[in-house]
Amino acid sequence: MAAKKKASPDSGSSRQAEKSLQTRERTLKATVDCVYELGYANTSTKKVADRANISRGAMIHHFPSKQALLTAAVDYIIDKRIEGFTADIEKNLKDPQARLERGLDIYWKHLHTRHFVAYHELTVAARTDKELQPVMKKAARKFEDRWQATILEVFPEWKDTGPLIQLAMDVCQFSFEGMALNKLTHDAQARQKLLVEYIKSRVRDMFDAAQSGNHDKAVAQFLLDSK
Amino acid sequence: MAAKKKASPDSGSSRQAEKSLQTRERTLKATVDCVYELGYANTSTKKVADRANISRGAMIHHFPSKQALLTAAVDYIIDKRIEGFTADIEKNLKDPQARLERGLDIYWKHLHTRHFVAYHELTVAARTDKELQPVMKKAARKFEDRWQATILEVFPEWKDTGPLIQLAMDVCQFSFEGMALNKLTHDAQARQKLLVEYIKSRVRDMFDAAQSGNHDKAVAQFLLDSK
DNA sequence: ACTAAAAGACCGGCCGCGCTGTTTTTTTGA
DNA sequence: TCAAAAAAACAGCGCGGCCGGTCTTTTAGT
Repeated sequence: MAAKKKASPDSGSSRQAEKSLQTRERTLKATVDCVYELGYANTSTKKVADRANISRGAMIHHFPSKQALLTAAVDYIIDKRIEGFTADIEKNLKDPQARLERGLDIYWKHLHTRHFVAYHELTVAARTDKELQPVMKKAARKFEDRWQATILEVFPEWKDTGPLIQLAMDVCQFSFEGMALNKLTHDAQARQKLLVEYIKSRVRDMFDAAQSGNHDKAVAQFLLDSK
Repeated sequence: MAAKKKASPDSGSSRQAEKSLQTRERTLKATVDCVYELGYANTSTKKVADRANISRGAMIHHFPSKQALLTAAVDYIIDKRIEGFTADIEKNLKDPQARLERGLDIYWKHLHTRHFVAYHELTVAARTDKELQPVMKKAARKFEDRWQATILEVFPEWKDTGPLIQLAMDVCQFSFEGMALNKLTHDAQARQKLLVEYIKSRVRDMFDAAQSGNHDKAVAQFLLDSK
């Protein structure tokens, strides 16, 4: 809605449109950089404009308000997150086990990306920002959909494995994220490595269970005391 | 260092000192409320003073700068977090299993406390705030120490169980926190409940393994493919 | 094909606001 | 009476939003 202005009929050919798009891109990149390096609280429109090497006036021309800028930035970040992940992932690994292993490593690495950190910063800000809240909510939904699609593309064998896949994804997503976020202030490398391995192992369990059919029973098995 | 001003020689006897202490407490409480409700970015000294029903002048008298206020608030929050948890926990549950169950529930509940949310908000802010960073780092260390002591007090049988206890604590802490933080924008109750149960189950496993001796082997068992 | 008009990109500065920290004045308790 | 505590007034600064104006590109009329 606010993402593209008029969407000029001729697509990308005119020089103006191209220049405009370049400026836009530069501004959004600068926004991510600012949020990542300065934090949400210290990101001002002037600093973004300076970093993008454009005047504040020009910036206002493209993004009439800070709100509009951030909204556009959120979409931009989502694209970059998905894009970055799919670029790193190796889809053509034959062994599903190895693919899983690599996938988890890559996701863990992804959580240190400036795009993820910026996204998180905006998420936190959205909690107390009435304007940003619906934007982030919508973005989160969009991201999750695209994310799940990406995962199923990489792990086609996970299709139709019932609730187990969701559980597995949640387990590694939340624990990794929790770890990554705590790491931002407090570093304990050894414990982190151990935990990553542990989670890997658990996901592997679920993966194995999912392949042996009877998914509901498999879920129950993980919830009840395994004794 | 910046936490207490002069630490008046007479301890709490004079009416003035008592009133001063009350004002202090009220101010810190108001700070937590503001950070919780408005977010770090929108918390200003004036808003805190208004909420505490004191003048800005009076506040500055107690906390000469915003920095000093936040530093004191961090300590205050840590105290409240520990305090709140130990108040809710039921130490006299005979069955270790039941105690564990309750403990995890209580920790999960604790993550929705305003004290935890405010703490997290400050943690995020500290990433890009040079002044706040050392404060939070120190605070994190202090909190972790006190936290571990509290845990061992509640679960004395976990003493001397080697690296397993650390792993178990990390697993539930990080995954719960990751979940709680994501929940702030994105709610999916069913998945959350499932995941909490799953983690409970895993911690139970580790607990059982820890009691059967040979801890290193037990750790290895969880990391290698369990097949 | 040529030019006049319209649209778009960009610039720099101004304004009001809220913020933090300082200083001055008033109140209050010993 | 006098110093500590509280209140109030003040000053400087950065912020976001807005505006008038310039230059470039595109469109349209002939």
